[in-house]
Amino acid sequence: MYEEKTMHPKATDFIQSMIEFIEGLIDKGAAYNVDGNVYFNVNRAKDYGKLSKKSIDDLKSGARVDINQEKKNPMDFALWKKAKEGEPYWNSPWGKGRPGWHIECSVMAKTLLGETIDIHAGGEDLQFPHHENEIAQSETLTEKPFANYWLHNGMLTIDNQKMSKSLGNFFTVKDIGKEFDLEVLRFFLLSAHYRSPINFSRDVMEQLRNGLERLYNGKSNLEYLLDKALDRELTEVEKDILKKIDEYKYDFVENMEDDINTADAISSLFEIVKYSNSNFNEKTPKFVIQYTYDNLIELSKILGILYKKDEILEEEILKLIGKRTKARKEKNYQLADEIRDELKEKGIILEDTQEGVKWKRV
RNA sequence: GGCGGCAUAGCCAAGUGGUAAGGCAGAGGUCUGCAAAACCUUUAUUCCCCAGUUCAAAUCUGGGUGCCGCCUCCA
Repeated sequence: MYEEKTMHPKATDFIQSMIEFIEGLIDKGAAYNVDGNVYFNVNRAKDYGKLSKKSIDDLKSGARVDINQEKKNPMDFALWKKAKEGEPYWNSPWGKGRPGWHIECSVMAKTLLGETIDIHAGGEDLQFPHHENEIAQSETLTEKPFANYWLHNGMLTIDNQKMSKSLGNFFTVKDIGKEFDLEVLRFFLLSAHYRSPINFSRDVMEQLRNGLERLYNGKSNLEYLLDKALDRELTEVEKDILKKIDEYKYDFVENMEDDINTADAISSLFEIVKYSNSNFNEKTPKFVIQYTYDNLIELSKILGILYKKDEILEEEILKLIGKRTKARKEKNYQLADEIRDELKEKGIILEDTQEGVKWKRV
Protein backbone atom coordinates (compact mmCIF):
# COMPACT_ATOMS: atom_id res chain seq x y z
CA MET A 1 0.00 0.00 0.00
CA TYR A 2 2.88 2.33 0.62
CA GLU A 3 6.50 2.28 -0.27
CA GLU A 4 9.21 3.44 2.01
CA LYS A 5 11.63 5.74 0.31
CA THR A 6 13.60 8.05 2.47
CA MET A 7 16.44 10.47 1.98
CA HIS A 8 18.16 12.46 4.68
CA PRO A 9 20.05 15.10 2.72
CA LYS A 10 22.67 17.26 4.38
CA ALA A 11 22.58 20.98 3.77
CA THR A 12 26.35 21.20 3.54
CA ASP A 13 26.28 19.00 0.43
CA PHE A 14 24.26 21.64 -1.41
CA ILE A 15 26.22 24.86 -0.82
CA GLN A 16 26.99 25.39 -4.51
CA SER A 17 23.33 24.98 -5.46
CA MET A 18 22.38 27.44 -2.75
CA ILE A 19 24.79 30.02 -4.13
CA GLU A 20 23.29 29.57 -7.58
CA PHE A 21 19.78 29.86 -6.18
CA ILE A 22 20.67 33.10 -4.41
CA GLU A 23 22.32 34.48 -7.53
CA GLY A 24 19.11 33.76 -9.38
CA LEU A 25 17.17 35.79 -6.85
CA ILE A 26 19.65 38.68 -7.08
CA ASP A 27 19.32 38.63 -10.88
CA LYS A 28 15.57 38.94 -10.49
CA GLY A 29 16.00 41.90 -8.19
CA ALA A 30 14.48 40.05 -5.27
CA ALA A 31 17.63 39.87 -3.18
CA TYR A 32 20.38 42.32 -2.30
CA ASN A 33 23.87 42.14 -0.90
CA VAL A 34 24.88 44.43 1.94
CA ASP A 35 28.51 44.03 2.88
CA GLY A 36 28.57 40.22 2.57
CA ASN A 37 25.06 39.63 3.92
CA VAL A 38 22.48 38.79 1.29
CA TYR A 39 18.84 39.45 2.13
CA PHE A 40 15.60 38.51 0.45
CA ASN A 41 13.33 41.48 -0.23
CA VAL A 42 9.88 40.41 0.93
CA ASN A 43 8.23 43.17 -1.07
CA ARG A 44 9.32 41.31 -4.18
CA ALA A 45 7.50 38.15 -3.18
CA LYS A 46 3.99 37.70 -4.47
CA ASP A 47 1.47 37.36 -1.63
CA TYR A 48 4.05 37.27 1.13
CA GLY A 49 2.32 35.84 4.21
CA LYS A 50 -0.30 33.84 2.34
CA LEU A 51 0.47 30.61 4.14
CA SER A 52 0.47 31.93 7.69
CA LYS A 53 -2.26 34.46 6.92
CA LYS A 54 -0.07 37.31 7.97
CA SER A 55 0.32 40.49 6.00
CA ILE A 56 3.48 42.54 5.85
CA ASP A 57 1.57 45.38 7.50
CA ASP A 58 0.44 43.15 10.38
CA LEU A 59 3.95 41.96 10.85
CA LYS A 60 5.28 45.49 10.93
CA SER A 61 2.77 46.65 13.51
CA GLY A 62 3.33 43.63 15.72
CA ALA A 63 7.05 43.37 15.33
CA ARG A 64 9.48 44.32 18.02
CA VAL A 65 12.13 46.80 17.11
CA ASP A 66 14.48 45.40 14.54
CA ILE A 67 17.97 46.54 15.31
CA ASN A 68 19.29 45.41 11.98
CA GLN A 69 19.59 48.62 10.00
CA GLU A 70 21.01 46.88 6.94
CA LYS A 71 17.66 45.55 5.78
CA LYS A 72 15.43 47.48 3.44
CA ASN A 73 12.40 46.07 5.19
CA PRO A 74 12.39 44.68 8.74
CA MET A 75 10.77 41.49 7.41
CA ASP A 76 13.57 40.80 4.94
CA PHE A 77 15.45 37.65 5.87
CA ALA A 78 18.99 36.45 5.32
CA LEU A 79 19.82 34.18 2.39
CA TRP A 80 23.55 34.32 3.00
CA LYS A 81 25.27 35.35 6.18
CA LYS A 82 28.71 36.82 6.40
CA ALA A 83 31.04 34.61 8.43
CA LYS A 84 31.75 35.71 11.97
CA GLU A 85 35.10 35.20 13.63
CA GLY A 86 35.69 31.49 14.22
CA GLU A 87 32.59 30.28 12.43
CA PRO A 88 32.70 27.66 9.70
CA TYR A 89 32.38 29.29 6.29
CA TRP A 90 32.21 28.67 2.57
CA ASN A 91 33.46 30.92 -0.20
CA SER A 92 30.85 32.73 -2.23
CA PRO A 93 30.57 35.65 -4.66
CA TRP A 94 29.77 37.77 -1.60
CA GLY A 95 32.74 36.63 0.44
CA LYS A 96 33.16 34.05 3.16
CA GLY A 97 29.93 33.05 4.81
CA ARG A 98 27.22 30.48 5.29
CA PRO A 99 23.69 30.00 4.00
CA GLY A 100 20.61 31.15 5.88
CA TRP A 101 18.24 28.58 7.29
CA HIS A 102 15.36 28.90 4.85
CA ILE A 103 17.41 28.67 1.69
CA GLU A 104 18.71 25.24 2.68
CA CYS A 105 15.26 23.73 2.50
CA SER A 106 14.21 25.47 -0.71
CA VAL A 107 17.35 24.30 -2.48
CA MET A 108 17.29 20.72 -1.30
CA ALA A 109 13.60 20.44 -2.18
CA LYS A 110 14.17 21.87 -5.64
CA THR A 111 17.21 19.68 -6.30
CA LEU A 112 15.78 16.43 -5.02
CA LEU A 113 12.04 16.77 -5.56
CA GLY A 114 11.60 19.34 -8.30
CA GLU A 115 10.28 22.87 -8.53
CA THR A 116 6.84 21.97 -7.25
CA ILE A 117 6.53 19.42 -4.51
CA ASP A 118 3.25 17.76 -3.68
CA ILE A 119 3.17 17.71 0.12
CA HIS A 120 5.26 19.73 2.53
CA ALA A 121 4.88 18.88 6.19
CA GLY A 122 6.25 20.36 9.38
CA GLY A 123 5.38 21.55 12.86
CA GLU A 124 2.97 24.44 13.16
CA ASP A 125 5.69 26.42 14.89
CA LEU A 126 7.59 26.49 11.60
CA GLN A 127 4.77 27.90 9.53
CA PHE A 128 6.08 31.37 10.10
CA PRO A 129 8.65 32.42 9.23
CA HIS A 130 10.31 29.28 7.88
CA HIS A 131 7.70 27.85 5.53
CA GLU A 132 6.55 31.29 4.49
CA ASN A 133 10.10 32.18 3.52
CA GLU A 134 10.62 28.95 1.64
CA ILE A 135 7.57 29.82 -0.46
CA ALA A 136 8.77 33.37 -1.00
CA GLN A 137 12.20 32.29 -2.24
CA SER A 138 11.16 29.34 -4.32
CA GLU A 139 8.14 30.86 -5.98
CA THR A 140 9.97 34.09 -6.72
CA LEU A 141 12.72 32.14 -8.45
CA THR A 142 10.74 29.46 -10.28
CA GLU A 143 7.43 31.31 -10.70
CA LYS A 144 5.73 28.01 -9.95
CA PRO A 145 3.83 26.84 -6.86
CA PHE A 146 6.29 25.55 -4.28
CA ALA A 147 4.03 23.00 -2.60
CA ASN A 148 0.54 21.78 -3.44
CA TYR A 149 -0.34 20.87 0.14
CA TRP A 150 0.93 22.00 3.50
CA LEU A 151 0.47 19.76 6.50
CA HIS A 152 1.20 21.41 9.83
CA ASN A 153 1.11 19.21 12.86
CA GLY A 154 0.22 20.43 16.35
CA MET A 155 2.83 20.58 19.04
CA LEU A 156 3.55 17.81 21.51
CA THR A 157 3.38 18.83 25.16
CA ILE A 158 4.42 16.85 28.21
CA ASP A 159 1.98 16.97 31.12
CA ASN A 160 0.59 20.10 29.48
CA GLN A 161 3.95 21.82 29.39
CA LYS A 162 6.21 22.43 26.49
CA MET A 163 9.05 19.95 26.36
CA SER A 164 12.26 21.69 27.26
CA LYS A 165 15.56 20.86 28.84
CA SER A 166 15.24 23.64 31.38
CA LEU A 167 11.93 22.28 32.68
CA GLY A 168 13.51 18.86 33.01
CA ASN A 169 10.71 17.17 31.06
CA PHE A 170 12.84 16.48 28.05
CA PHE A 171 13.06 12.92 26.83
CA THR A 172 13.43 10.95 23.64
CA VAL A 173 11.44 8.28 21.85
CA LYS A 174 14.06 5.85 23.03
CA ASP A 175 13.31 6.80 26.64
CA ILE A 176 9.60 6.21 26.11
CA GLY A 177 10.48 2.82 24.64
CA LYS A 178 11.86 1.75 28.00
CA GLU A 179 8.46 2.17 29.59
CA PHE A 180 6.02 1.54 26.76
CA ASP A 181 5.99 -0.49 23.61
CA LEU A 182 6.60 2.02 20.84
CA GLU A 183 3.53 0.72 19.06
CA VAL A 184 1.58 2.37 21.89
CA LEU A 185 3.36 5.64 21.15
CA ARG A 186 2.35 5.38 17.51
CA PHE A 187 -1.23 4.59 18.51
CA PHE A 188 -1.13 7.58 20.85
CA LEU A 189 0.03 9.90 18.06
CA LEU A 190 -2.73 8.56 15.82
CA SER A 191 -5.39 9.04 18.49
CA ALA A 192 -5.79 12.74 17.82
CA HIS A 193 -5.90 14.66 14.58
CA TYR A 194 -2.40 15.58 13.45
CA ARG A 195 -3.25 19.29 13.44
CA SER A 196 -4.29 19.28 17.09
CA PRO A 197 -1.76 19.74 19.85
CA ILE A 198 -1.31 16.48 21.73
CA ASN A 199 -0.37 16.03 25.35
CA PHE A 200 1.86 13.17 26.40
CA SER A 201 1.17 11.74 29.82
CA ARG A 202 1.53 8.37 31.46
CA ASP A 203 -2.20 8.18 32.12
CA VAL A 204 -3.11 8.68 28.49
CA MET A 205 -0.42 6.25 27.33
CA GLU A 206 -1.92 3.64 29.64
CA GLN A 207 -5.38 4.33 28.24
CA LEU A 208 -4.09 3.89 24.72
CA ARG A 209 -2.18 0.77 25.65
CA ASN A 210 -5.41 -0.78 26.94
CA GLY A 211 -7.26 0.27 23.82
CA LEU A 212 -4.61 -1.24 21.58
CA GLU A 213 -4.80 -4.43 23.58
CA ARG A 214 -8.52 -4.61 22.81
CA LEU A 215 -7.70 -4.52 19.11
CA TYR A 216 -5.09 -7.24 19.56
CA ASN A 217 -7.62 -9.37 21.40
CA GLY A 218 -10.09 -8.92 18.58
CA LYS A 219 -7.42 -9.96 16.13
CA SER A 220 -6.49 -13.00 18.16
CA ASN A 221 -10.15 -14.00 18.53
CA LEU A 222 -10.45 -13.99 14.75
CA GLU A 223 -7.30 -16.06 14.43
CA TYR A 224 -8.72 -18.59 16.85
CA LEU A 225 -11.97 -18.87 14.89
CA LEU A 226 -10.11 -19.04 11.61
CA ASP A 227 -8.42 -22.15 12.87
CA LYS A 228 -11.72 -23.85 13.64
CA ALA A 229 -14.05 -22.49 11.02
CA LEU A 230 -15.49 -24.65 8.29
CA ASP A 231 -15.49 -23.95 4.59
CA ARG A 232 -19.05 -23.83 3.39
CA GLU A 233 -21.49 -21.90 1.26
CA LEU A 234 -22.67 -18.56 2.62
CA THR A 235 -26.29 -17.90 3.42
CA GLU A 236 -27.88 -14.63 2.37
CA VAL A 237 -27.54 -13.32 5.91
CA GLU A 238 -23.87 -14.17 5.90
CA LYS A 239 -23.38 -12.37 2.62
CA ASP A 240 -24.75 -9.28 4.34
CA ILE A 241 -21.99 -9.56 6.93
CA LEU A 242 -19.49 -9.01 4.14
CA LYS A 243 -21.32 -5.82 3.20
CA LYS A 244 -21.19 -4.70 6.81
CA ILE A 245 -17.41 -5.17 6.85
CA ASP A 246 -17.19 -3.27 3.57
CA GLU A 247 -19.03 -0.39 5.21
CA TYR A 248 -16.50 -0.21 8.03
CA LYS A 249 -13.71 -0.25 5.51
CA TYR A 250 -15.38 2.43 3.46
CA ASP A 251 -15.72 4.65 6.53
CA PHE A 252 -12.09 4.13 7.37
CA VAL A 253 -10.93 5.10 3.91
CA GLU A 254 -13.23 8.09 3.79
CA ASN A 255 -11.93 9.38 7.10
CA MET A 256 -8.33 8.94 6.05
CA GLU A 257 -9.01 10.77 2.83
CA ASP A 258 -10.53 13.62 4.80
CA ASP A 259 -7.28 15.28 5.80
CA ILE A 260 -5.94 12.09 7.38
CA ASN A 261 -8.46 11.86 10.19
CA THR A 262 -6.75 8.99 11.96
CA ALA A 263 -8.73 9.43 15.18
CA ASP A 264 -11.94 8.85 13.30
CA ALA A 265 -10.48 6.06 11.17
CA ILE A 266 -9.41 4.13 14.27
CA SER A 267 -13.03 3.91 15.37
CA SER A 268 -13.71 1.68 12.33
CA LEU A 269 -11.16 -0.79 13.67
CA PHE A 270 -12.95 -0.91 17.00
CA GLU A 271 -16.26 -1.34 15.19
CA ILE A 272 -14.93 -4.32 13.25
CA VAL A 273 -13.65 -5.89 16.45
CA LYS A 274 -16.91 -5.31 18.25
CA TYR A 275 -18.93 -6.65 15.35
CA SER A 276 -16.93 -9.83 14.97
CA ASN A 277 -16.74 -10.43 18.72
CA SER A 278 -20.50 -10.20 19.01
CA ASN A 279 -21.55 -12.02 15.87
CA PHE A 280 -18.94 -14.62 15.00
CA ASN A 281 -18.56 -18.06 16.51
CA GLU A 282 -17.36 -21.54 15.56
CA LYS A 283 -20.26 -21.88 13.12
CA THR A 284 -19.37 -18.77 11.15
CA PRO A 285 -18.06 -19.81 7.74
CA LYS A 286 -14.37 -19.53 7.15
CA PHE A 287 -14.73 -17.16 4.24
CA VAL A 288 -16.51 -14.58 6.39
CA ILE A 289 -13.89 -14.75 9.11
CA GLN A 290 -11.03 -14.60 6.66
CA TYR A 291 -12.60 -11.62 4.92
CA THR A 292 -13.03 -9.77 8.21
CA TYR A 293 -9.55 -10.66 9.38
CA ASP A 294 -7.92 -9.58 6.11
CA ASN A 295 -9.70 -6.25 6.20
CA LEU A 296 -8.78 -5.61 9.81
CA ILE A 297 -5.15 -6.33 9.06
CA GLU A 298 -5.13 -4.30 5.85
CA LEU A 299 -6.55 -1.23 7.56
CA SER A 300 -4.28 -1.61 10.57
CA LYS A 301 -1.31 -1.83 8.27
CA ILE A 302 -2.13 1.55 6.82
CA LEU A 303 -1.82 3.00 10.32
CA GLY A 304 1.21 0.85 11.12
CA ILE A 305 -0.35 -0.96 14.06
CA LEU A 306 -1.38 -4.51 15.00
CA TYR A 307 1.68 -5.94 13.34
CA LYS A 308 2.94 -8.13 16.16
CA LYS A 309 2.76 -11.88 15.85
CA ASP A 310 2.37 -14.24 18.75
CA GLU A 311 5.65 -15.23 20.29
CA ILE A 312 6.71 -18.82 20.42
CA LEU A 313 7.17 -20.16 23.92
CA GLU A 314 10.09 -22.26 25.02
CA GLU A 315 9.58 -26.00 25.15
CA GLU A 316 9.92 -26.13 28.93
CA ILE A 317 7.15 -23.61 29.49
CA LEU A 318 4.83 -25.33 27.05
CA LYS A 319 5.35 -28.55 28.95
CA LEU A 320 4.41 -26.88 32.23
CA ILE A 321 1.27 -25.44 30.70
CA GLY A 322 0.34 -28.87 29.41
CA LYS A 323 0.98 -30.40 32.81
CA ARG A 324 -1.27 -27.82 34.44
CA THR A 325 -4.06 -28.37 31.95
CA LYS A 326 -3.95 -32.06 32.73
CA ALA A 327 -4.00 -31.38 36.46
CA ARG A 328 -7.05 -29.14 36.02
CA LYS A 329 -8.87 -31.85 34.11
CA GLU A 330 -8.18 -34.21 36.97
CA LYS A 331 -9.41 -31.51 39.34
CA ASN A 332 -6.02 -31.41 41.00
CA TYR A 333 -6.32 -27.68 41.51
CA GLN A 334 -3.58 -27.50 44.09
CA LEU A 335 -0.99 -28.71 41.59
CA ALA A 336 -2.51 -26.52 38.89
CA ASP A 337 -2.17 -23.43 41.04
CA GLU A 338 1.38 -24.33 41.99
CA ILE A 339 2.33 -24.50 38.34
CA ARG A 340 0.55 -21.23 37.67
CA ASP A 341 2.57 -19.58 40.47
CA GLU A 342 5.76 -21.11 39.17
CA LEU A 343 5.16 -19.70 35.71
CA LYS A 344 4.29 -16.33 37.17
CA GLU A 345 7.71 -16.22 38.75
CA LYS A 346 9.16 -16.84 35.31
CA GLY A 347 7.18 -13.91 33.99
CA ILE A 348 4.38 -15.80 32.28
CA ILE A 349 0.80 -15.06 33.27
CA LEU A 350 -1.83 -17.67 32.42
CA GLU A 351 -5.47 -17.03 31.72
CA ASP A 352 -8.07 -19.76 31.41
CA THR A 353 -10.38 -18.51 28.73
CA GLN A 354 -13.20 -20.14 26.88
CA GLU A 355 -10.89 -20.55 23.95
CA GLY A 356 -8.37 -22.41 26.05
CA VAL A 357 -5.34 -21.36 28.03
CA LYS A 358 -3.82 -18.04 27.01
CA TRP A 359 -0.58 -16.65 28.28
CA LYS A 360 1.25 -13.38 28.23
CA ARG A 361 4.48 -12.00 29.48
CA VAL A 362 4.53 -9.59 32.38
C1' G B 1 0.48 44.57 21.83
C1' G B 2 -0.24 42.02 16.49
C1' C B 3 -1.65 37.48 13.66
C1' G B 4 -3.48 32.48 13.74
C1' G B 5 -5.65 28.33 16.32
C1' C B 6 -8.21 25.67 20.24
C1' A B 7 -12.24 24.92 24.40
C1' U B 8 -17.10 18.33 23.55
C1' A B 9 -18.44 13.03 29.68
C1' G B 10 -13.91 11.36 35.30
C1' C B 11 -9.87 10.94 31.17
C1' C B 12 -8.44 10.75 25.66
C1' A B 13 -11.10 12.15 21.31
C1' A B 14 -14.27 12.57 16.41
C1' G B 15 -18.10 15.45 14.68
C1' U B 16 -18.28 22.24 11.59
C1' G B 17 -26.27 23.66 10.21
C1' G B 18 -30.64 18.38 10.97
C1' U B 19 -31.06 16.58 16.64
C1' A B 20 -23.80 14.14 20.48
C1' A B 21 -18.75 8.49 16.79
C1' G B 22 -15.04 5.56 19.05
C1' G B 23 -11.62 4.30 23.10
C1' C B 24 -9.97 4.25 28.50
C1' A B 25 -11.84 4.18 33.40
C1' G B 26 -16.63 3.11 36.23
C1' A B 27 -21.28 0.11 36.86
C1' G B 28 -24.22 -4.37 35.64
C1' G B 29 -24.03 -9.18 33.27
C1' U B 30 -22.05 -13.90 30.64
C1' C B 31 -18.25 -17.46 31.32
C1' U B 32 -15.42 -19.79 35.37
C1' G B 33 -12.66 -24.88 40.54
C1' C B 34 -10.40 -20.32 42.09
C1' A B 35 -7.96 -16.15 40.16
C1' A B 36 -7.41 -13.25 36.18
C1' A B 37 -8.68 -12.17 31.46
C1' A B 38 -12.01 -11.94 27.55
C1' C B 39 -16.71 -10.72 25.76
C1' C B 40 -21.67 -8.28 26.04
C1' U B 41 -24.70 -4.23 27.94
C1' U B 42 -24.59 0.57 29.97
C1' U B 43 -22.69 5.68 30.89
C1' A B 44 -23.24 13.77 27.92
C1' U B 45 -31.31 16.24 26.97
C1' U B 46 -26.02 18.38 25.95
C1' C B 47 -20.80 20.50 23.56
C1' C B 48 -16.45 27.23 28.23
C1' C B 49 -19.98 31.72 29.26
C1' C B 50 -23.53 35.62 27.29
C1' A B 51 -26.34 37.54 23.29
C1' G B 52 -27.94 36.93 18.11
C1' U B 53 -29.21 34.52 13.06
C1' U B 54 -32.29 30.12 11.69
C1' C B 55 -37.99 25.91 11.29
C1' A B 56 -33.35 23.78 13.27
C1' A B 57 -26.75 25.64 16.26
C1' A B 58 -21.60 21.76 19.50
C1' U B 59 -21.47 23.52 14.44
C1' C B 60 -22.86 30.27 11.70
C1' U B 61 -22.32 35.80 13.71
C1' G B 62 -20.91 39.37 17.71
C1' G B 63 -18.93 39.94 22.68
C1' G B 64 -16.44 37.73 26.98
C1' U B 65 -13.21 34.11 29.61
C1' G B 66 -9.29 30.47 29.54
C1' C B 67 -5.35 27.86 26.94
C1' C B 68 -1.69 27.11 22.79
C1' G B 69 1.62 28.53 18.50
C1' C B 70 4.19 32.41 15.87
C1' C B 71 5.79 37.54 15.74
C1' U B 72 14.13 37.86 18.30
C1' C B 73 18.64 34.77 17.76
C1' C B 74 19.66 29.55 16.25
C1' A B 75 18.09 25.41 13.39
